[in-house]
Amino acid sequence: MHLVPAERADRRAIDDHRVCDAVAAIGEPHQVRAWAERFSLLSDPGRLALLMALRQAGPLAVSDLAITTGINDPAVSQALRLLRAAGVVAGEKDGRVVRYRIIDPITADLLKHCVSRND
Amino acid sequence: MHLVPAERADRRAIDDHRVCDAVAAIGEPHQVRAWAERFSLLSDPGRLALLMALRQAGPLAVSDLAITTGINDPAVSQALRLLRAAGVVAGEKDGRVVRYRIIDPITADLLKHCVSRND
DNA sequence: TGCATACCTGCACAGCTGCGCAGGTATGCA
DNA sequence: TGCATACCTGCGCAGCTGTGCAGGTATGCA
Repeated sequence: MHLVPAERADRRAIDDHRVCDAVAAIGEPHQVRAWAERFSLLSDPGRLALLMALRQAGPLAVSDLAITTGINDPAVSQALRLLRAAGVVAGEKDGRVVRYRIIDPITADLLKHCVSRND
Repeated sequence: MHLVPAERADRRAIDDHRVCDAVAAIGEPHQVRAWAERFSLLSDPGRLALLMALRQAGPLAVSDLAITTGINDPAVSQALRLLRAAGVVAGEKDGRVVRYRIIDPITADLLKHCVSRND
């Protein structure tokens, strides 16, 4: 029961042992925040469509992603910037074309859930 | 190549066949939106902590969740209302206590990713 | 050199989201 | 009946987020 932080350890719980289990399950707050941020990247239909496309079709150029998803190119670019900053995708330059691909295995794993239930 | 919607089928793609694959991978827009919404529910640290607690410790009362996560009870209540509306959790009344649990198996699956990487 | 293409950036705005506060309802117990 | 507890609701605010527009840079080609 005393895994609960001191500031609220005095409050009487209804199911003591379950609270204890739950506190243990949550773990470090910064880890929770990290996971929330990861899910947040997948929570926009545009970004999600981009990632699903990248996961299935491999390296794709920005303009191809725009054609595929119907999003205009500045928006695609911005979304990719965000994903790149988060370490989810990486772009490789080939002449004036930049092809992006997914480099984060955890995100790729999460995307599997979508495709495996899409059929 | 002609899986691309008519309105933008005329634009010349860089990698034709990959665009085709990608369009197929994305599937119906409403399915993408549904998945995005699902991820969106997990994208808030508070809600995510609540769900992780529920997944590990089973049915928990609102006030216990408040103690566990450090969120005050109106916020917990509001988060649970959202999750209940989305069909992710359900509450069972026992006297003046309401114990919540996760009823959506897909969300439970997604939460497994967090705990399995937390050790 | 001139032009089209592929990509990126900055800015401003509308819309949503989480959160705290105050207060309301329902249940159990003395 | 009176009171404490458990939960819910409405309201208003601050902060974030996605989006479109306008324009800038870099590459390839004639």
